[in-house]
Amino acid sequence: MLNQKRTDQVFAALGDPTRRKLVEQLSHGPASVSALAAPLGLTLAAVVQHLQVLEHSGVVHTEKVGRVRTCRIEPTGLNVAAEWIAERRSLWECRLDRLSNLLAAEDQPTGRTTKNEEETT
Amino acid sequence: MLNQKRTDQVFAALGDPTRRKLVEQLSHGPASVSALAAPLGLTLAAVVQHLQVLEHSGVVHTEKVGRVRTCRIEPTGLNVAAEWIAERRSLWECRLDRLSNLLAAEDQPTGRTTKNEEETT
DNA sequence: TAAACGGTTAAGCGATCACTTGACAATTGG
DNA sequence: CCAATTGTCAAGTGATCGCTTAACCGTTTA
Repeated sequence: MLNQKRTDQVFAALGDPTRRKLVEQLSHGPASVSALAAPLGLTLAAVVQHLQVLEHSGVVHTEKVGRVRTCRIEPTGLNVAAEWIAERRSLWECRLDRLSNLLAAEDQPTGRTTKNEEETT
Repeated sequence: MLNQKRTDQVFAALGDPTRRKLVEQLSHGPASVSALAAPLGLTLAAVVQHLQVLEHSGVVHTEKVGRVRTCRIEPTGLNVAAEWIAERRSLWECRLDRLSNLLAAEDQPTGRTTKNEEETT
């Protein structure tokens, strides 16, 4: 799974509250490094380090022109995280469906037999 | 924001790859602590600690009966994370819409004037 | 050209983290 | 009752993390 590594990186990036604040700022539009640093009361160095993590994870994109680096959200960057969550949801929903089918079949044990399957409710 | 704290907890919980593996296992159905520990090659103690984080964040629910603790996914637990991501997406999409409107209005500067708004593409 | 601006890098520091070990319940089965 | 199972708690360890400081570099402006 090449996608597994990306998921690791994205969730690790979003795991830090400061980095999420940076993403929140960027979701309102592009910004320079110092523009991102100001409202957080952080050093430029600190923001640069966070941006490296965010960019390497694919959540933001960065481009330097002249002496100012402009940062913006990478549209598809958050997809892997959203997909991971969606997959968890669909999996346990699918499981709940199988469970209720089992219970329904148990109420009407006509004809076909459901083999002995037990579930911890 | 009471919701802000939960978001912090959930993303911090999901930030660790081992904890995500635990959630993946639980999305296939409930499991005991030792059943969770086995495939990961971890100590029971380690898993218990992870479970405390996951439960405190609201992602999983835990119940002890007899000497075995049964863990299951808390259906609504992942919502705050999914919502945070969805909000980021809708925000920069909204911004892109405003931007394209601006460009369209610039092509047809008829009638109503869009005040002087500049955007860094 | 000199000074200010915006950013980058490296080193270091304190705090937190994930995990192990080991001692200790509490429950279950022979 | 004894022993195995299942989990919990406390302490400690090594690694990583987030951040700062300080020196430095390329760009812009006066």
